Amino acid sequence: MNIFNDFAARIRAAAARTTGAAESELARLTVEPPRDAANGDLATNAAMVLAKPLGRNPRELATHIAAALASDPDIDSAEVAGPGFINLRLKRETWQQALGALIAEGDAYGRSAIGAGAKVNVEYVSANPTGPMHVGHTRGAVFGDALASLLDFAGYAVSREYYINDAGAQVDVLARSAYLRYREALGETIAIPEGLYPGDYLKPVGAALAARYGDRFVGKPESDWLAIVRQETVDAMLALIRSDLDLLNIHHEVFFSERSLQTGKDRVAEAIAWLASKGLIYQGKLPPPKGQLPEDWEDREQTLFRATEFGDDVDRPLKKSDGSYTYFASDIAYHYDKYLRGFADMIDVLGADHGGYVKRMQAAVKAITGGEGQLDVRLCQLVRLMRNGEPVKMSKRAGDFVTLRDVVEEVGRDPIRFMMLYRKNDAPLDFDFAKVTEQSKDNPVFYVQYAHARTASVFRQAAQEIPALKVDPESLARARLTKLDDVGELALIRRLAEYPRIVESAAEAHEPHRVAFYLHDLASEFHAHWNRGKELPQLRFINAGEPDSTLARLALVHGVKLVLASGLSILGVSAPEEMR
RNA sequence: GCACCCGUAGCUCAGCUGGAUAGAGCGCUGCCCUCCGAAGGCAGAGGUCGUGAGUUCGAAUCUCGCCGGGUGCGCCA
Repeated sequence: MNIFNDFAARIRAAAARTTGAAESELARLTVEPPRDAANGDLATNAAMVLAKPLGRNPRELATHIAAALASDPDIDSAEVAGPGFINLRLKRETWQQALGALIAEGDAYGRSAIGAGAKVNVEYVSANPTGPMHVGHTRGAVFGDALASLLDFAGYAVSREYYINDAGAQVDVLARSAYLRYREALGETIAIPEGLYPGDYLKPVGAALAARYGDRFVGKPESDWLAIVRQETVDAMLALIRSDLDLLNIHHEVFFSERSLQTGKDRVAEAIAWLASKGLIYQGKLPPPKGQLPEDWEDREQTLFRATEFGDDVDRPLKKSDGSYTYFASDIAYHYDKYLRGFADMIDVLGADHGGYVKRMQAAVKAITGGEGQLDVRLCQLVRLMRNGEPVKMSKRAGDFVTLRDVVEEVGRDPIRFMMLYRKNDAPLDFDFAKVTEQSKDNPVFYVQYAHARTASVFRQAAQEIPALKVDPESLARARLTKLDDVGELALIRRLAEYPRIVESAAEAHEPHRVAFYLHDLASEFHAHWNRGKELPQLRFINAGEPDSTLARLALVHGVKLVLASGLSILGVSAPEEMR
């Protein structure tokens, strides 16, 4: 049930009847809540959109469409305003029925079918498996997870994926670091040289290797142990990362190994061969970058992908000078694999420092899917950690970087998840340890959760004051909703009615933050109405002498509770029954 | 030098894919608890939407040029 879509259909029908406009033109009209509530409940630009193709005056068109709409039994009035807007005011009963429909739908309210079951692949986190999750990874992790949930709620068939970068030089470095810890576990005194991973988290890995392999690898050349140690260590790091992600309630369905693209069948070669068959691969020299030239620049011929044919700035190399594949080459094969698995829609969530990577990857996806696939890359800006207004200093060299686990343990899952989503992904974000745990309206996490706790509190109170009143969903669905005639109550219903379109627009735009902001607005509307009951006792939800109106108002509170819980669940934030 | 992202109230940010008189929180001023959770609410002050042009019925939103900030720029991932 989406009241905006519902009336959009009616407006299209009315416009088609009165103007004879074509289907394609009708599709462009929109139905929105007007910015100013004084302008009515719904506003449409139908007449203005249709005026041009029909060669008619928008206000004159609007008059005809409005006249046709006025006969709709659910519409109270249809007025022409401004340059040709049609402002609709719905009958009070129409809104009351909308609340009834919401309650009948229950948890499913707000779900959408716009996804139509289409498969979407969301790749996020994909941190190098060389250590525990850093706090810098959390934003992309939370964003990707919430986006996936949002798309799922909007009717897409979503796969959550983690791409394991286990093929580059950094995992060899990791393996050498773990090898030293292995010798340490066997009794040697070791020092971790510059350039290797010094973290203590490799000690248990070394101990496990020692327990499993004894001294078999001691004094042996690297070729004897590197592959084994590497695999064991990467597996251990991945287990570490998964447990870190679990702290945030993030679970991927697919962990895809970059190395697996090259072991056995060379999938990278296959992808490149496919591109070559389309004439998109050639041997050539790349012009050196303008400005400051890299120290070790050497002009050489290399294998290049014609990225420029798909909108990139330069063609991109697929092989390094030692003949191995570039990261980009592997990534093409990976995205090709996604496509072969049925994902034409792909989303990659990356850190903002990967901005330079976007065009080439989109070019690659266009090329490798023959134009059928599309890739959206969402870049998450940096998070600045603050403590009482002061930036938290982190130095990787000193090993005192803040881990994801540190932050979760200090402030908890909900504040992290909500705050990371209470901002557009491409805007920088300050994360203040003190503020996010504060229990006041300054803190949007608390503010929204508090609203939900308040709805629960109303039901607890009702059970005390009117023990005989049945408030199960079935009874609420039978409430006499015509009792809801206060402006504050109707404003709340209107706000609840917006939820489905917020979900749809947020899903289409790949912007979960819209849900977070909507929840804040809804909470605000609810808190405001709550307080009206303080000055005007007749507006309180519970009036022991009037069971009918009490039940109707509890139905409204139930609707607010449902939507708050639903939105919070998309964001992966809990909806507490009470705050302590 | 080139590419991408950003520029909205004193501060931190929204602005529903082009709609009507641009919003919220913080901060500031003044109010509301014998009463469902004041952990909340109400009211007020505060903006040439970086800037100049263009597109059209209509621009914070789209296009181009400047100004300012960030990120990146073959053989890292």
